[in-house]
Amino acid sequence: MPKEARPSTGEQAKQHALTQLRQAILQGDMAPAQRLVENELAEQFDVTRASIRAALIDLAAEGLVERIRNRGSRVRVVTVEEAVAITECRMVLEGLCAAKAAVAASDEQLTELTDLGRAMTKAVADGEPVTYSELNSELHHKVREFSGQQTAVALLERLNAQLVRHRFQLALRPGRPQQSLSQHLAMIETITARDPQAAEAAVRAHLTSVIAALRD
Amino acid sequence: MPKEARPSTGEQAKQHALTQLRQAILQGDMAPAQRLVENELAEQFDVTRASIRAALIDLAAEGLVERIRNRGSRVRVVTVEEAVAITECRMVLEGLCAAKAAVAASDEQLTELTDLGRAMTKAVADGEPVTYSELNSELHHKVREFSGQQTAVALLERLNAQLVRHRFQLALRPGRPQQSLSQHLAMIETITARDPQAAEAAVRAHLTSVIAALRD
DNA sequence: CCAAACAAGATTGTCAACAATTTCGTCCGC
DNA sequence: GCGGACGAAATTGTTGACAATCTTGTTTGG
Repeated sequence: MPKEARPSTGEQAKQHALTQLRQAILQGDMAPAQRLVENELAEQFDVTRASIRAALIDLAAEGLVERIRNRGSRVRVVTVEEAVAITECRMVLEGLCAAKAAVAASDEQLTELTDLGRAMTKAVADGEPVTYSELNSELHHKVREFSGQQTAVALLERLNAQLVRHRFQLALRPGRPQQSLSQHLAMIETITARDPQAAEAAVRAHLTSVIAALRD
Repeated sequence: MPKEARPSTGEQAKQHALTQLRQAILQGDMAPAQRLVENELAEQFDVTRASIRAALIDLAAEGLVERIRNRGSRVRVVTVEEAVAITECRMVLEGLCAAKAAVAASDEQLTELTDLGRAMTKAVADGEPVTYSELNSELHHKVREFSGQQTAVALLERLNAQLVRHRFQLALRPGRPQQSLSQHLAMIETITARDPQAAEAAVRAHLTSVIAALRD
């Protein structure tokens, strides 16, 4: 059994580096458009440069970083226009997932959704935007999970990863939670009612509102 | 100026290898589930193993090949279920593109579509399924292009790459062209009428029919 | 005769040094 | 004082060799 405390060297160092780096970017530890120097990252995460390199290539494929030949890597900045385009894709794909979930989810899973709806209502009433934002993510995640649509889920995860900054910014806007709560509850209602078309429409209405908010 | 006749060594050898390999897979030169040995491919394409390796990693990110640790790469086989799931995603994303295209396309571009529709009608009347299949791809491609939705287009290209085998199989089925022609013409009509909702509905109807056909 | 262990071959994963390219500071000529 | 060119430092890209791992064929004991 190899010592796991210091995964500096190769076995799954790449995976380690990739996970660390991805989370660092998603949490905003790296400033937008910041240069990512391979040597620095290698020393920082205590892995070899090759591992960092492989991780950066993977992240570039995910759209989280941008690589320019002989010029290095930067964290990719998503313009508002791109964020809108991405959210439009999210809209149709999550609509598909919701419609599927309305048909495929089990009764226990539908109960989870109604519980989540109550928790979200409470979070808004108590004026806790952070909690609400977390529950929001959980709701979207559960809908995707219940749909059983692996392909769409994979695509959505990639798309969402590129939006963390804009999303975060949006969640803290005053008055926004109240505005989106009713839309979220409508999503839950239509899915638990096992009405695919209504569920898709509800998701679309919600994300159309998100797009409008994104545009300021 | 370096000699371009023998791009064996590294500069853009990776790109060369990647393109070659991708086309080989898409054209079906590689049997499904065939093992892809890095050394063999390196010799076959006359590039270094590192280039082949990088190309395989990229193709894995595209979903065209499957990589298992210490066990090599294989061309990924898409089951019918997966093909259906992928086509469902295509359905909503192409629906989005069609709706966008109905609004964003220029008048010249709409003319291209009507011309394409006439050509498709003629191909069916003349009983040329191969020509029809090519025009079919061209139509879908143009709709995506005219939408201006870069994100959706990128996702769709990835999805379509995984379906070539099933698509090919489907196009040669007797009676299928006649069946899909009217749906394609409906797509063209609704887009040229600049009616986003009808265009999306037409695309969905078409791909719903494709899904049904996929299931045999 | 069969099963399990073993060994040889093949294949992929990793690493460290080297080469190519870009960037930035400096110097020279005008 | 200013523009362009040269050169050094920094950074990425590539190569070849080595190590780890898996597969396959053979042998040995029951």
